[in-house]
Amino acid sequence: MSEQPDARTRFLRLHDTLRMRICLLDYPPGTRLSEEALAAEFGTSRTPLRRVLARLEDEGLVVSQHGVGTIVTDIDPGEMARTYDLRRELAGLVGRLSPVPITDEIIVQANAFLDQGLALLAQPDIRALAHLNMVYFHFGTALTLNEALRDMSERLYYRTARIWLMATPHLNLTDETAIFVSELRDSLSALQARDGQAAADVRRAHISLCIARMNAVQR
Amino acid sequence: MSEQPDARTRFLRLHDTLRMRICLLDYPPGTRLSEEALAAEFGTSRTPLRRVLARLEDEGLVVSQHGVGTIVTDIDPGEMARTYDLRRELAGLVGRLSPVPITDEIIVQANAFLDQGLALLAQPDIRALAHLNMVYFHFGTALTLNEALRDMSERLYYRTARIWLMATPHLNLTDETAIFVSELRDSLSALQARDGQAAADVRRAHISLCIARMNAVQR
DNA sequence: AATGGTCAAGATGTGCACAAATTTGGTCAT
DNA sequence: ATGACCAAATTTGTGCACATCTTGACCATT
Repeated sequence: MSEQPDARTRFLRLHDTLRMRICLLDYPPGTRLSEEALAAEFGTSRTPLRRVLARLEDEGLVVSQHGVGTIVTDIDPGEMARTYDLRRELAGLVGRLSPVPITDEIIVQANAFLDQGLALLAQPDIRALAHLNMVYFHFGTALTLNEALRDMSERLYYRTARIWLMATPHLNLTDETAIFVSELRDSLSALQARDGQAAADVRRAHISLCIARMNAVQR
Repeated sequence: MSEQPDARTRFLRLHDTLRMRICLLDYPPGTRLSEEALAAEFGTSRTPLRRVLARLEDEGLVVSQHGVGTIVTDIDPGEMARTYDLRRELAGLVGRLSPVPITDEIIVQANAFLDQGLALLAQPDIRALAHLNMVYFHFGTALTLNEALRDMSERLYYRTARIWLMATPHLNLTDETAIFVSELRDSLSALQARDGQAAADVRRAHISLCIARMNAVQR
């Protein structure tokens, strides 16, 4: 029996889909999103779609201008740097504020992430890397029971996810994949030691290094 | 010339108004907000109003249920405690991440806040106290140039503002006012010393103490 | 009297038509 | 040739009617 999802579920799916497209650069900054075209694509009317766009605007991913259109936001380097600063601090807090006990199940999941990372290393693919990074990020925030911390971390993540993806062509894809895999490895080690704070610190360190690499590109 | 505000401005004013009503307990938890009634009150139709309610729902201040209504959220003590934990950490970060230089103008403003606090001490009023606390909170977040940190702090503030207001009847209004005034005094001292980090630490400490007082009430 | 069903009232969700705003292209006067 | 101006096209914003869902009351049946 195929259940007809309710309004809230439809909204969340739509929001997730569009957010993913923006963050994976299917809609690069400056793209004009047509309410009517999107409504047609998803088989709905403009009304529910407009709510999704409104939320994306609240999240800072698009801006709507009367008579002009709804445009994917561009990225201000300075603001993004400051957002990364905050993300780094929040990553550290995940280990301190209401950390979850590290279970075997969590270690199994971390192992699975490492396997997927290694597979990507054998066959690099920037889009798959970005997607894995996204899923892995959610895994990381799930290591705290603090809902507010999770929500804020994810909100900021999606705000900045595009930056790294746009910078990577200027970096080296294989190198970036290797760096990500080493993060996965370090995380796994920390989790195997049942040390959630160490896992959070690994993440914090890698965000710092990511900031440094991107700053190096701009030079 | 009375300018007709554009859609965005109208939206922000409406959102601000409703958020204030919720946080000052004009609409206590459980209140059912009627879209039609609110639309009539503000001289608009349901459509723009629904966008405001949607944003309030994203912020966790109301929930909309199809066929039932839009209801002001109740407060889960555990979640609120964790949210306060995060607020405390963010308050400390305001002093470290992109702090603004402390200007004479800032000190003048801090002095003005202290004056208003003293006036309240002479004539305690819980609602006026809550309002002053709200405005003062914005003053505090303005001490960082990190937009993301400001946004997150304010988002979390409005998420928790009601808790303290609901707890205060069980506390002592004059005591709470005096504590707030002492926070204003401590902040002013820190700012006069041109020490933004100290000002942030004052705030951090007072959030900690506030958590402790509210925990004491629940016993 | 208890219980089950049915229906009506009222709420949010959706679709559509129109209003308002901006851009773009052309046209006309200079 | 150029500049200003206007109109048409396109887009988001708003209002309204209707669809869908929930709740509670009322009534019939057991």
